[in-house]
Amino acid sequence: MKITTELLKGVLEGIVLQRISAGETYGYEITQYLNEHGFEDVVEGTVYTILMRLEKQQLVAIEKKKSDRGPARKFYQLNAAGEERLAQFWQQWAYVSTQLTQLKENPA
Amino acid sequence: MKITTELLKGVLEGIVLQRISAGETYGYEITQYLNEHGFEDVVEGTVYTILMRLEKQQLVAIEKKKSDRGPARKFYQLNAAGEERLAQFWQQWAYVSTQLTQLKENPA
DNA sequence: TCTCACTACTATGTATTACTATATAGCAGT
DNA sequence: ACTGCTATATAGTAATACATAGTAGTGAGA
Repeated sequence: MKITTELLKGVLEGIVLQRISAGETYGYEITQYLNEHGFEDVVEGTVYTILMRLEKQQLVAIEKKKSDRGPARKFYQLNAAGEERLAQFWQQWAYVSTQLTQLKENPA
Repeated sequence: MKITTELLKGVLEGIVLQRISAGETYGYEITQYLNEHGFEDVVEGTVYTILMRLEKQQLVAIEKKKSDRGPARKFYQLNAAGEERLAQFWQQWAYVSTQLTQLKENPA
């Protein structure tokens, strides 16, 4: 399904955080995961910008590891601040989601 | 609850469409409704930009009516294209919402 | 009459963010 | 050498929520 760009804003960062939280991973893998799990149109460039942003905000720890195929991978792990950000994201998502459901079902 | 700006992108337009769909209304009223229903921090300027955008994209019909208190109000109504856009929004929202829930509960 | 509060819309500028497009680089197979 | 797959990086663009300020009309109270 084609999703409006604007609906993804904020959401994508949350998804990336969640993926990293689920286990050490890197940009290319995250992109593939997204493409296979309902977000077909998300491209590599988008994921890398998000990762760079997380790094800049010091929410992740980074480790470079050699790959058997292609250039070295940058593995990401959430630090304490990253976990907190992720928790915040889910809270906010739940809140917005609840409000929207109410709005739709009870327009009064 | 304080919601990250980015999480609101795309969502706010959907909410405004839904409000108009629920019955002829105008900018000031929509703003107040939002402020009283979980989106305290949304300001008038934001709502009016959305309304102008909807008008530009020809998703709404407009009628000016005198008010008993203050200047004339611009009442908005959805036309066919607007109703379709609203339906699309809910579809996309449901989709993203489903994917996110799966992602959270089943990280595999 | 003047001021204030409330209502209502308009306009400008800014920050954030997803996307496009492109570049770089390593390795395998032909 | 060439192609294809893996993997990261980055400059540029468009969309959008927000902050802020301005304009205006109405009615109430001093």
